[in-house]
Amino acid sequence: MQITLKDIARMAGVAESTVSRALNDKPGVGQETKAKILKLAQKYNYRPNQLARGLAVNKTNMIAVILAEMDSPGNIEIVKNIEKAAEEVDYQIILCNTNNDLKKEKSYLSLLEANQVDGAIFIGGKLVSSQLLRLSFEEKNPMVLVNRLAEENFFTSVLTNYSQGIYKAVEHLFEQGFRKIALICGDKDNLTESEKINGYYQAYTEAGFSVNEDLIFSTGADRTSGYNAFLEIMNRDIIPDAFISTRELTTIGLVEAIKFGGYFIPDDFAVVGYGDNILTSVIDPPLTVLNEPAAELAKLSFDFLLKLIKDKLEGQQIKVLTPELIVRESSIAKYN
Amino acid sequence: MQITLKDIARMAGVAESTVSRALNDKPGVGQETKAKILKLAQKYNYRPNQLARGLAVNKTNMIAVILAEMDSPGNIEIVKNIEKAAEEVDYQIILCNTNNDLKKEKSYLSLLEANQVDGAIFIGGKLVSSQLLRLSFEEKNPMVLVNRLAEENFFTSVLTNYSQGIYKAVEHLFEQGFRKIALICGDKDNLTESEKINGYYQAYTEAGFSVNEDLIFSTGADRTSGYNAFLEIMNRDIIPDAFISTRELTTIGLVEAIKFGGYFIPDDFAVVGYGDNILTSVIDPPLTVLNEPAAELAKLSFDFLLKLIKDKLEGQQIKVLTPELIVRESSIAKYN
DNA sequence: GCAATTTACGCAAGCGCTTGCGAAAACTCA
DNA sequence: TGAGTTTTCGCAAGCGCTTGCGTAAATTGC
Repeated sequence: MQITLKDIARMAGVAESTVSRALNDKPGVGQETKAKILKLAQKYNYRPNQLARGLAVNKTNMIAVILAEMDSPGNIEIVKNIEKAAEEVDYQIILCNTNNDLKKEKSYLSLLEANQVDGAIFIGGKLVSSQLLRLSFEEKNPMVLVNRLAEENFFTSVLTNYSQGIYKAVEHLFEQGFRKIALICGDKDNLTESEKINGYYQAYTEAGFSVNEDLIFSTGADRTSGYNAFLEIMNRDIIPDAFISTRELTTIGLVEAIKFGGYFIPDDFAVVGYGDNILTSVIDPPLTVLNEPAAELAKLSFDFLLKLIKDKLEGQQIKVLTPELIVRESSIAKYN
Repeated sequence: MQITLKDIARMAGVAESTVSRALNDKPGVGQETKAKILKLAQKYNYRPNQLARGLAVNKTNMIAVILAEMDSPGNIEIVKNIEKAAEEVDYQIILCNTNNDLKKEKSYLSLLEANQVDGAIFIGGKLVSSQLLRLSFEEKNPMVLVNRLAEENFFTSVLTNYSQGIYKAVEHLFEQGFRKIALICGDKDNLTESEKINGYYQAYTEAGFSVNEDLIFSTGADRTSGYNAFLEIMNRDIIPDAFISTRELTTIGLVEAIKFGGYFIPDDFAVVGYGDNILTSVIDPPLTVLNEPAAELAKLSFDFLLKLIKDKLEGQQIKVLTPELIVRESSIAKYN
């Protein structure tokens, strides 16, 4: 049996309330009584039952981090940094993986409704906002969205400006002399993905070029999709001189396919990938990538959430961060 | 304000106990009453407060996963799989990163003592068991250790047989004709690491060779350590013809250093790395690696924990898994 | 149609903690 | 020294849920 507040109170010969106050550094308890209580608590290794405490004060010091996919190193990076931020203010994070499954997302959402967590951070995913709406607005549950676009976005969010990222990438490739840039992205109806396509169009348009739609390839987000994308694109009428892959795993698949096809990067094809992970920097040649500022995304989102929890956030906040273009060899034209 | 049991009870015109029983599918409540209650709960989107519930039944359906380091892809892989297993039986996992900090580990341990979680899984780390002893034994807190060796191990654990892994690797390299195999591992006083060294010795001995200690290099677990290890080893008297790197990140650093030095794998040096992540399979040449069965480690440890929680585990259980040797080009002798 | 079961439900205590309020004790200060 | 102030502490309710026990109602069997 665990030792409880009551036990300490009995042993100290005081009321439970006094013990509670002493332990929580609240005023209204004398020096000696406090000392005695603390000593006892120490001696018996007393740990307040957080459930009881949470129930009483309606606060758990836990937040849910709800991931759309755990396979993305970038997402993991964000989680790591949230954990770090949380730890500093003594918050625990509970990790949820929805696997892009709407049902699971909803079910995890009930952590919030069930008062098990003080707030939640959603990372990625494509649930339309209306699903979450009811809860957030009617029940005022603290939550913030990371890298998730919603049609009607009244959520506090911190986003990566994919559009601008792709824009940068295209611009860079233009500078290197590439003109036929294939874009490997996700499904067009996905807001995040259409953003990317926008950036692509914008870059082409502003440079005075026109877009060949055959160069835009929508596919899944996994490795195989990236691999197959290359094969398919090579079957089209127009052969690209460069690739932009907009997801982490597709980038890997793409590179594999190119190499397996006996082509060389950047000699045959320039490549701009996504995500600065162990792979992209070590692979041969080192990959130029767009990289989202995971640490910053994490920090900002956690800060927002904390403020929401403490009721200190005025109105909806949206912060948009620009991914960084890390230029390495894979996108440098040979004779430039 | 959240809607509560009491609210439902009032609206249904029954006692709280009845509502509770109805919602939890317990016997003792009539068909119609039950239906009425369920409908109301549905209508008002009632979610039982898990804190209150937990307090009442002394169970939270949450477990802590306490990671020594979040930078290891292998560890992340284990976490992912634990999450998966947990999700299936409706358990939540709360993620803790100790960063190999003993203080933090202790503090996270108090999640157990504070009844916030039903159990904990420790992944990696080098805390000597005596630190945890008191809690586990005196308080009978369910916990299982993954990949953590302890001097006096009375904990239920699931371990990777590093010794045998290294043995396999050396054996394989022998078969390929390599004889001067450098071993890059961690500090010798670390149990896990000395295991590896044992495997190395054993392989050499059984093959009838003697070990040159200059080929054993103890260093940190990060990328830079791997990088520098190569440089240092090249400065020693004996130049190896092969490398075994026993941690994920050092493997990457090692490969970088070799390539940066202008050497070729496996022509100049054969390499056996650790961890089958995106990198090792895509890099050029594809890396031969030792890989721990993350999914299995996860599944087993979670199952053990679940049984411990349900008081269904008889005695201490220890399961030892052997890492798989995935042979790729990096360790294949050119003219073999 | 009546005793004996069985079923359906309410009562109330309890999980371990917090907190507002009131009272007793300990201080002021003239 | 005594009225007023401050400090220290206990009482008890409450957080939202579960559960053992008791009883009234419905059901059974003969």
